[in-house]
Amino acid sequence: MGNFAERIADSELEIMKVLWAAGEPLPVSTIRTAICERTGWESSTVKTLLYRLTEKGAVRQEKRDVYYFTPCVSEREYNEYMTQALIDRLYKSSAKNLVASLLSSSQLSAKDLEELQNMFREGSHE
Amino acid sequence: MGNFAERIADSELEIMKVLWAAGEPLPVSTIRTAICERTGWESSTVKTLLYRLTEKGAVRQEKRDVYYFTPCVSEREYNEYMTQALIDRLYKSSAKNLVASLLSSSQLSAKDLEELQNMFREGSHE
DNA sequence: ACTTTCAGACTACAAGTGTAGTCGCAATAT
DNA sequence: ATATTGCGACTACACTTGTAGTCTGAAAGT
Repeated sequence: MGNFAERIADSELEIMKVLWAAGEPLPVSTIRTAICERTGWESSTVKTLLYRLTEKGAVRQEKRDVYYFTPCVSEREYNEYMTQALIDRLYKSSAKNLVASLLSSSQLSAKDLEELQNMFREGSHE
Repeated sequence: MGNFAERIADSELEIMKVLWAAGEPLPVSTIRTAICERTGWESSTVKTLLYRLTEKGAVRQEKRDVYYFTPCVSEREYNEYMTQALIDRLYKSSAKNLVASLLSSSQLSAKDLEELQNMFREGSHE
């Protein structure tokens, strides 16, 4: 839950996503291959982003034959943090306001709501 | 729904909030007074932010004795836009995923959900 | 009339971001 | 052995953002 979460830039997030998806430490080469499909970035770009993320404490590196990188924040933590930040910024810190807005703009349907309610019930009495 | 919405910076947003709250065109002086309570910014800062917002097309100015500023995006449009952006970025474009995450992290309670459902029913068959 | 104040146009400047490039060295390919 | 490739450390550079400051001219106070 470091405050580094708030400072992960958009392009850096692409790197985090690769690391999160992998679930294990990765070397630059693998990250680059994975990311290049989507972004076409040069390896120097990937290296810069990894360097910055390391500086921010969002990933850590581990020396083997070559550096391997691991996230210091989980995807879940990060998502929750960013979501809360949005809720604070735009919805007066009320998650309920957010959801109300999703409903009224039809980004969320009544059916979604019901399914969520079921999910929640199942999840909570296990 | 211009793409300028995505580029409103945090400090610029403070200005937008004042304009949205006012609901009518405001001159710099008024904006400054309103904003200074919260932020303590110099009037030059306020002017810079207004200038940048104007350049981005997020507000428009109208010459009277002095310039009056009006938002070009409504708060609602902006909020929806930003929320969608977050959903795209972090929740695979699924609002339902977002809400599921709010539930599982207890930022949203079962009671909130029910209230929302009631609100929604009332709202939709009027 | 002279002073203070404010608007508007412009400038400032450090930190953060997006997106690379260079260089030296080691491993690897041929 | 020599050529290519990849890593790691460092540099580059324009754009955005946060937060002001300056200067000129008009309005307003006294």
